[in-house]
Amino acid sequence: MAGIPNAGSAPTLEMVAARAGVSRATVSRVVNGSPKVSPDVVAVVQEAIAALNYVPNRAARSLASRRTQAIALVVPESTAKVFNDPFFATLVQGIGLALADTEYTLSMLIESEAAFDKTRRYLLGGNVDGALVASHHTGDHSYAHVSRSLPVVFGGRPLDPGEQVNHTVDVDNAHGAELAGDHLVERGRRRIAAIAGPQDMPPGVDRLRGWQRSLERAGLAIDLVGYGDFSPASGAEAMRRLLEREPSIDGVFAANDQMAIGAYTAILETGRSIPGDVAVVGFDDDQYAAMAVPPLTTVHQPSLEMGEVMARTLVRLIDGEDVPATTLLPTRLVVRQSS
Amino acid sequence: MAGIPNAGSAPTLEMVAARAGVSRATVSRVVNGSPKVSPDVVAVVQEAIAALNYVPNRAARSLASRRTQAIALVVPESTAKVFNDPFFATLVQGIGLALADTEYTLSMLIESEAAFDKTRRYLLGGNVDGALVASHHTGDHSYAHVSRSLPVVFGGRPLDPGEQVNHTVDVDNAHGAELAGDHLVERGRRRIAAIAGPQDMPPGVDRLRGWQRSLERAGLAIDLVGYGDFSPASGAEAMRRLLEREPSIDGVFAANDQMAIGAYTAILETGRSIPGDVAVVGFDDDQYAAMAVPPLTTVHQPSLEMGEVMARTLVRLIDGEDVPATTLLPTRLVVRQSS
DNA sequence: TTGTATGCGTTATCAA
DNA sequence: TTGATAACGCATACAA
Repeated sequence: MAGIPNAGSAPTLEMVAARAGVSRATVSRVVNGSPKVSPDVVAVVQEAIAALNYVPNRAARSLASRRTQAIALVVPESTAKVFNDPFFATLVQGIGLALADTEYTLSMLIESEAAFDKTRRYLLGGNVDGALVASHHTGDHSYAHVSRSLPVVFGGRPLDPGEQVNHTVDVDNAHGAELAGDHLVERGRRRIAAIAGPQDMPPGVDRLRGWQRSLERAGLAIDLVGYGDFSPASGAEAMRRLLEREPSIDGVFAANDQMAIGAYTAILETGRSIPGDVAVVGFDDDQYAAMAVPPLTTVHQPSLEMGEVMARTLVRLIDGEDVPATTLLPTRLVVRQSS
Repeated sequence: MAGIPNAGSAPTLEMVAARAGVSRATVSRVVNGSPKVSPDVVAVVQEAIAALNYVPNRAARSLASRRTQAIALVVPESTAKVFNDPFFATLVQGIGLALADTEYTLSMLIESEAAFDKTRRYLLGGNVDGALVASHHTGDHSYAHVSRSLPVVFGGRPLDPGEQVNHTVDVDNAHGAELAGDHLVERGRRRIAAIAGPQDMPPGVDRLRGWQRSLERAGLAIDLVGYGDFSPASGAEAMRRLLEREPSIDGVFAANDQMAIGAYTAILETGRSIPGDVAVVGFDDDQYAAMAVPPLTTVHQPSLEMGEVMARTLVRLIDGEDVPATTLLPTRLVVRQSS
């Protein structure tokens, strides 16, 4: 079976073994850091490895060991918005950070409409030991299905609270929005509007609900609600309509910073000042919030930490540890000059 | 060797073969769309595949066929800046778009300082059929080395023009900056400053050079140069220093939009108006450029197209086709209200 | 502590 | 057109 070592292509375990004068098994043990190999043999083998510039073949290793040392990050949303969202960028960063401590590598699956089956096949084809699903919204019950045969951690809760998805990591959206509402109330604002996100996305729903709770507690009306899709342009448009409908608006909570920046445009267009005439509070604390003119008061979302927690949770899941089904990360208000 | 089909875990070729009453070889042919299989056999096999919900194991397939159907995207920069850069986000989008038409999947390697060897091992360990290296700057001669044993396409030229890297796709940075300079000159500006990017990054160098060429051609001084790191904060800081040094500045070219937005802050702080007192031109045409107040005149960089071209180039390279060593993508000026 | 032998799930090379 | 059977490169139970 052994045959002649293939001299042409990439070095194999076999070639290292031949050069070191030991068996393939021993080389394998050294490569995998087995404790039961005598020091001198380890030295000889490592020298051979270095000399040949040997790198283990992952496919072979994965086939034999039944693990891949890779995890997938699935982004089931139409790419454009997702990638232009600083939140997502930071999330990926956190994931990368957490994974840097491990031997896992990240495989990114960009989910376009047509490629759903491609992704599913990839996940089920033994390419990864587990998957991270970011931005979990309406359509993807399909991935809940995948989670039955593969460890999966979802970022964000499922849209339907009744739907028990095994493992999720989420940010406390509702509470953050309440903080925003409370802050505007404390600042003496009375006609407080909201620019909500899509109501088919959990953060869209939760942030609107938090705002409502806060205003109701203060005895204020919750009739001033506009909707956007989390983009700056949609925020501007929603704000324009709100101001037309109710010129006396003196405060507004936008469900994310990008829409808040859009609202800035609409408010300034009408000659109103920020925060003099209208106080603005956003959500996310993305990098543009602090740079806006005036700097935006917003709810800080721990997106970096969320990425880290998601990755660590998945790794523990893969290792067979017991992890909580749901992790909720705290949010906090960052007061700047727009309120 | 055959043994009893493993009923517990994922379905294998073997199990499909048993159910369809054919050999493994035939099932393999059907899965791979071989033309030399009789239609009725194809039908039976496909039914068995569907019934068992069979998905080929990628590791085994890769081991046997010596290809992985995966390509890596290497991001060799400290993650924070890269991920907050809209340019990068769009680049990834373009790559995803181009790959959606193919059977390739994307593996993302986030390069932290310490993990360099991990990345190298991954690339050389037979995990991918080729690699895309984004944001190619100083340190990574290492990847030029990798490109000798694996098809690699670099985004952006190497820092040292003399260093012949096999395949690169780049944007015409110098020409874009010239367009920006020419535009400011045409608008009658005479004291035109530049906020340059890091001079250890090719775009930083090329964009500054383009601005210089334009001003020299117009007979203007090129003494007003500040430097930033492509972040909004650094743009603001550079602008503050420039205005202190030379209060008569009436135009500024920033090497990217984020620094231009930072410059807005610094300019407005001093009570100056845009473009009345100071005209501003950026570079990139990212999504915030159009939303800025006033909307930012900028040089459009085809980042989406760049991603697509990089991906397509790599695929062709993997297929053994002949592709040009360098592809240069055109830039164009987008005039808005800041100039 | 080390080596032998077998299997991981496919593809590919032969024959039939 | 189909079927045996040998790789593919490594891990691991079992023997020594």
